[in-house]
Amino acid sequence: MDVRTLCLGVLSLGNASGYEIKKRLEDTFSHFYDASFGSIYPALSRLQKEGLVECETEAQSKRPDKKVYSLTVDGRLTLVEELNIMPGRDRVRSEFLVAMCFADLLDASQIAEMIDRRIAEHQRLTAELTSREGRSSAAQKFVAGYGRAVYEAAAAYLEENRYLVESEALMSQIDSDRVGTAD
Amino acid sequence: MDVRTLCLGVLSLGNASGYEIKKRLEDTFSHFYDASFGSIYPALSRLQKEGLVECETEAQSKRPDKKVYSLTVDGRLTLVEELNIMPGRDRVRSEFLVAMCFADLLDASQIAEMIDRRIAEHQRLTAELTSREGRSSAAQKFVAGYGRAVYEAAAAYLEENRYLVESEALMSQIDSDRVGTAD
DNA sequence: TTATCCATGTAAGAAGTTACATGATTGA
DNA sequence: TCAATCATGTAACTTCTTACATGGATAA
Repeated sequence: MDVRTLCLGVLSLGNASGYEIKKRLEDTFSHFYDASFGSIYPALSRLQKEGLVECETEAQSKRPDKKVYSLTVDGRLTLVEELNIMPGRDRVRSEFLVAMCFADLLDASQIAEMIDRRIAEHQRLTAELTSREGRSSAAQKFVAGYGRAVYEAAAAYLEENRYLVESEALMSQIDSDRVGTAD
Repeated sequence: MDVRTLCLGVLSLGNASGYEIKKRLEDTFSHFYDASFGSIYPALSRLQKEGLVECETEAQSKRPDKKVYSLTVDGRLTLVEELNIMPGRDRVRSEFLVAMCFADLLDASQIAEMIDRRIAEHQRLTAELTSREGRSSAAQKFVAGYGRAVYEAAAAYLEENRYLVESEALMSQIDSDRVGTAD
């Protein structure tokens, strides 16, 4: 699964230009997939060459022509094929969790700041997902709900357990623990 | 934050060879960070060139010499500096959630299969985190607990809401909904 | 006997990001 | 006046993965 498939997916929900695809990805998919213009535009060119999308150019005054893409029959088939592949593991890259792993190397105040921000961010994301809930299909509600469930659980966990990494006293205990376990 | 920082982090917990670093990353970090030999070995070479790690070569019979790396003072400082940077957003790439977004293009049975596997996978990961809980520091327990909280919330959500994407009747309703909202 | 563990490393390639080039319009 | 929105595209770069090269020891 790559940007190309994602473009096909967005186009299955309605015709769009590269620019619009980027915006829709930001709105709907940004929680679990990213893509920049630098990957979307080349992806669309290639999809067109392969006959998976078609393109109609709308002339615009004072700005580049808008190229509105639509799925071809082949494109829709390819999309369905791709989606039918059993999804692989999620890939997560979390600088926050890495930092938390090494909490004993940081100031308690710094950790507290990180956790505060993280909780705030989760609340923001939860709210965002909730606000969008009205105007979306059942499938999209399902995915948004999944996101909300995860963000809420994460925020609750952080509130309840932050003392584990914020207490200097505990941290020094860890240091002494580590002498025994480190290799 | 990149593989280099991660190597410094692992080394802060004890000296290790490239091979061992990979194993420890798999054990401890695989839930939120991946790294292959192809990225770890070059990273270590570069860290050594930059004086952030030192290396002692242990001769081994019948296999390549083992190169055991350790943090230098500079390396530890750099690690702390890196960890003090406010962590950016998590990056998540989930083929599963993408597939769920386009649930109406798939068979209900296929979706059910995907969700079954996903729940099973979450349970496996939860169990794995739980089993490892004993032999780890407070910081690591905190992070493992975070993972568990998230996996459990996700699995529970899937069980409770899977009907949203598994009912063919609802899916056709979505199709008619979409006529109004597409584009 | 077949796979997995141990152990390092390189080279080729995939996939994507960032920055640039271009530039009018619109809202704060 | 300053940033954001609209609009496309390319080139250089980063980062990481995969596959290869090498090969004994050990457990199933």
